[in-house]
Amino acid sequence: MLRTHTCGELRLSDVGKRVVLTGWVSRIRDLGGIRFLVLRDRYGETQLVVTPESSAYEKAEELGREYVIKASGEVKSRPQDTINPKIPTGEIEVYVDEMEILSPSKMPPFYPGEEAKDDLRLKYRYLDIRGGKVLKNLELRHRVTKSTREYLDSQNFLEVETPYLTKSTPEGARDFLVPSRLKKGNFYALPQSPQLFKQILMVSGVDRYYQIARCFRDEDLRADRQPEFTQIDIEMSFVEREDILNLVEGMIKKVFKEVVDVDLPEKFDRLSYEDAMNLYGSDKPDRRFGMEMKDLTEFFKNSSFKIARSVVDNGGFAKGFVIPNFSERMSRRLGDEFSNFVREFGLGGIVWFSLKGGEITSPTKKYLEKEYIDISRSLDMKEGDVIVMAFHRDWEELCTGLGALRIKIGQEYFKHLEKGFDVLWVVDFPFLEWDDDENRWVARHHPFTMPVLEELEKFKNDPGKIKALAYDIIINGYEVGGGSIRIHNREIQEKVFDLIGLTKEESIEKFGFLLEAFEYGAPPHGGIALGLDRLVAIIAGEKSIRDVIAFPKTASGTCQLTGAPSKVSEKQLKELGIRVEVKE
RNA sequence: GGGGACGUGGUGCAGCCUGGUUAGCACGCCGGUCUGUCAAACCGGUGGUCGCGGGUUCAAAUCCCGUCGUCCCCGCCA
Repeated sequence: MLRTHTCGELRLSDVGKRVVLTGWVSRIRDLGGIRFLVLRDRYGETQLVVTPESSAYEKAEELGREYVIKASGEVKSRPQDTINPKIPTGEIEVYVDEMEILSPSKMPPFYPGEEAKDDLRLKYRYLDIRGGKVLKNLELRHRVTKSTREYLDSQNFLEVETPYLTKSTPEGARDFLVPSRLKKGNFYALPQSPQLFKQILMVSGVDRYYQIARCFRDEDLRADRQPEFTQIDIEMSFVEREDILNLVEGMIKKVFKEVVDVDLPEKFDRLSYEDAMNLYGSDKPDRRFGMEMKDLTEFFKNSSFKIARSVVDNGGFAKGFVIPNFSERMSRRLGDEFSNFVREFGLGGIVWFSLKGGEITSPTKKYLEKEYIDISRSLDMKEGDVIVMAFHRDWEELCTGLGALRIKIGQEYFKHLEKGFDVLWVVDFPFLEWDDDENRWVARHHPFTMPVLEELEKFKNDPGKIKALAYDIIINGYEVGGGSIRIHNREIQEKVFDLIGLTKEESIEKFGFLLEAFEYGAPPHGGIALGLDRLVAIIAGEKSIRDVIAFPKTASGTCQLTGAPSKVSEKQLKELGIRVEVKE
């Protein structure tokens, strides 16, 4: 090693030692006679002192910030009044008598830790990582995966790798395709998840499998979605739903305890999908904001307010939630903003009233005063409370729109509630959902999920009512993981393929290998996949998973560092038998 | 596919709504003073075809259209 110590470890007890430090020059404070340098590496910062008597004095003059240097010298305690309490090495400094420039640096577009726009930060990612929060997040991420591996190992899990070059499947997200040179005109797909392989591993008798697996989905990006992302992928044999939930609770509790010393509840709360939607308007509720939604349909059954009345009379619903102590902030203008916001979700708008000086205040008071009085009493509203309400024919859309508004209000006006960790399970998901575009039922989780078998028969003419043995783990409003008990029986699997409109031929062409495997002794099994990027982002308190990934893509899927995706040569295309037509 | 925000010296921002001097501020960078600084301080200086293209106008950073890039959201994401 070129160094004897890192920049984060020297303390008073090291005083008198001769040390060699390496790192980046992060600050230069030249006081004329005496020069102070701050040397930085992954472990911390140490102040170097170069005096005119030092043989390194001339050398220190050449230095610029971000130069990589090696400095030798003696550790000395700092004079009492110059101790820097802000850094762990603040009680000592190293008097340098020998210095070597290992690598100079041009003036960077921005200094590590300095603010810069996202595209610049990504183009010079190494500067952004160096000494910045991303480096801290990568350390955190390492501790999460380490803790996860230790836990799963202790539970007899086997880490098994599965292929990245695999087969394109019809269900789910759009695949990334990789052309085959040996079989021209054919394509591999990068896996959306190792789903089928891990089930095959169960048939193989692996019994307990996990993998920190990269997954690929060619869909549009978001703050919490990248085209490639990492899952903690888990599958176990001979289990029921409860076994998986227990396992994951143990794992998540261990990770939080070890990584951030947070004690999560012994058992995580559970909410049915229906309750989650009704109370929070989301299948991934953030309960920290409170403001649970209430069904208000009955108050509008005989309403003289035509819009509400007609919605309710035609089988629609009214829902709303109370914003506590909000009447001072509420205004007609804000109400309009809320209305516009819920219109993005397909709702017509909102109505609202506040309780101010014991009176109901609302732009719609003249139409709905009676209803408002009844509602305020029934919900036991307090002085200063505001309630927002919406009417809509479709229950799910109504819940979703209001739920989105609830989150928006929470994030904008109740920021102080956004702390700590709200962990829960959402269970009892619908098995299928109707896809208007494709005009067929599609699997809500995935088509290998075990439906509640009695319901499969009972509701075969109303498949939307069938429930699945599926579960999601939600932390702070993010879907951190989801899983299910799987089908392990060819007949049921075929029945499900049939339900989602897959012909026998298609199902054999696409999933024949799975169906066949089920005929050779498939154990009952189930599992889960946890989004590692999201989990780490939540623990790190980051809004975007980009900040916990070393080299993330931009919202348009490009890598600013390398310039990917990019054109390839004619030769490469020819070898693959591919001709590119670019639309002008 | 749709909506919104942003793009101005190396960096972060102001100016734009209401067109009109030399485009302003902070940080950085360069030079100087300075032997206890720690975001060093102080003095002096450097640096911008206002993302790109077109249009309106006597005149465009400013108004209009298009385009590119980044971010957020809807759709999409089993």
